[in-house]
Amino acid sequence: MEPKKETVLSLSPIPLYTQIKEILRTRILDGTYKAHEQMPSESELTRSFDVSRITVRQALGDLQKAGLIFKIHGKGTYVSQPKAFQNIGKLQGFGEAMATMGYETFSQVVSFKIVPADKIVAKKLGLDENEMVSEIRRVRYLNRAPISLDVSYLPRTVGERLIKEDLAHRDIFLILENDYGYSLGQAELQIEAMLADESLGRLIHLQEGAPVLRIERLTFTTDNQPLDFEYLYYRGDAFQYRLRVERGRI
Amino acid sequence: MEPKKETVLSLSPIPLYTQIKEILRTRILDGTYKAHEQMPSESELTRSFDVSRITVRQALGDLQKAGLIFKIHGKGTYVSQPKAFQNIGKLQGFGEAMATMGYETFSQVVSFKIVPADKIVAKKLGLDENEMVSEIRRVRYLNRAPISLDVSYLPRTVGERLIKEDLAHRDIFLILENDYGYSLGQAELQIEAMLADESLGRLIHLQEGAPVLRIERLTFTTDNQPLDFEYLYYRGDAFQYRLRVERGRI
DNA sequence: TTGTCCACCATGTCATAACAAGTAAGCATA
DNA sequence: TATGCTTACTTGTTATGACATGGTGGACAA
Repeated sequence: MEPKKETVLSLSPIPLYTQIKEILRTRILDGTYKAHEQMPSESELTRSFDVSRITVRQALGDLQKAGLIFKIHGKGTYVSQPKAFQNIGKLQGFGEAMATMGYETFSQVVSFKIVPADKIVAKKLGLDENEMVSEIRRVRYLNRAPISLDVSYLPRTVGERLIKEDLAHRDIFLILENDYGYSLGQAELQIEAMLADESLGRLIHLQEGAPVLRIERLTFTTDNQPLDFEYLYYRGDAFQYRLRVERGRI
Repeated sequence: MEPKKETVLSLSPIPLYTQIKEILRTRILDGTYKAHEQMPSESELTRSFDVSRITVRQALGDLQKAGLIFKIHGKGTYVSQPKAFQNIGKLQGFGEAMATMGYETFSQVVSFKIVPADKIVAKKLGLDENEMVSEIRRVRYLNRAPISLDVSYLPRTVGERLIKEDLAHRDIFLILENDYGYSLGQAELQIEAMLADESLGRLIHLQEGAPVLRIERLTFTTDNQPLDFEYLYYRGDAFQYRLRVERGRI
């Protein structure tokens, strides 16, 4: 079958490969070429658009980069499955995971202090160094066994207000949202493994040198103001941090 | 000034543009070409590597895709500023994530076996116990230092196909998506801390008893079929798992 | 019937060549 | 001086052609 010269490309300053790319993209999106179907081969496209192979390859290469098609060496070029374009990572953390499994949790406030922000805290919360912030230390218990130490840094006034709440049974995030009217958005997490030192071991009942999961979490409001910076130290032997992430569009 | 023919490219099956790309990447990462400095022009590279311009352009194009360099029409090619901290929260393979930050990584395949699925693997991948699956063990290197051991379980046929690929330099996720046409969706992660045992310590150069981040990752296609189940053991001292999540629950 | 080999078609790599177009600097002219 | 032109770079686009390599199926032999 002779592939007919179907499409007239314009002589405009728009490069040929761009024009071809757009035509092919349209055909993929409108279903002319369906997912997992084979596209016309490079030589077919070369003939039907009356351009050189290098031009066709540049168009196809761009579409491949964009994730619309994929190639298999020796077989051909195929249309990709369309991807959902969302990049949400939903975090399922301590309370939720434990509650769904029917466990009982509570927190014990170990200390509350107003301290000058050190370099890291200041940078994370967007404050000046040595500006005063609230530091809340809590030990979390699962079925009466200590499982983590949470060290939270918040703006001074927010912390002073929080410390009067029932932090033993209520979640800080829920208080911030439901009682104080903050709207929480994204959080940045950094997770690493370390060994327990003596003081941490005493608080969460671990031997010195036992493995600990250390999480730094900076939580932002929906308008991207940093609000809460925490260090979370989880017993490595008794806890798994579980989350579900999505793959974004390329 | 006459650009001298400096580097001898090998005749190996590795494409010329790949070799050139790696050489240039190394020079960028080791500071031979510094950020915001102009790279040698295409014609200079053409002469010094003694290849055609199309080959040089393919190498430069790949580096540009990876974000290491940028071009200005009519002026030249420049080294990008290394990105400080970025994105994440998306599902990314290790190599993919590191590459976007301009780090040099490669993997060494330690073993490839066809093994019967144990209870956990079978359950995660939705197979029957003792059904045969592919097990790929890789040690990943960041800037030439070992940083993690990855143990991947995949359906037998997928693994047999994968093992023929250039796993040393390519990310499995990208192969699955771009070459095989899988569309990856969500992943479930479980993260915990543990201590290195002797054999793990040997592989990633750690003392026995050093802290290790252990991640279980089950990756699904967009139509929710489990495809890849991995155990990732990261050196606790050298790596932080960083991600950005949306408001979840504590 | 089964297995091997080869032709054919697919994409991958690479060379040579030409012209287009953006940038910048130097030089000539108004 | 200021303007504009020439020139010599740069990257961008495109053509033609060649050979390498992977995948597949049919021809053919055992």
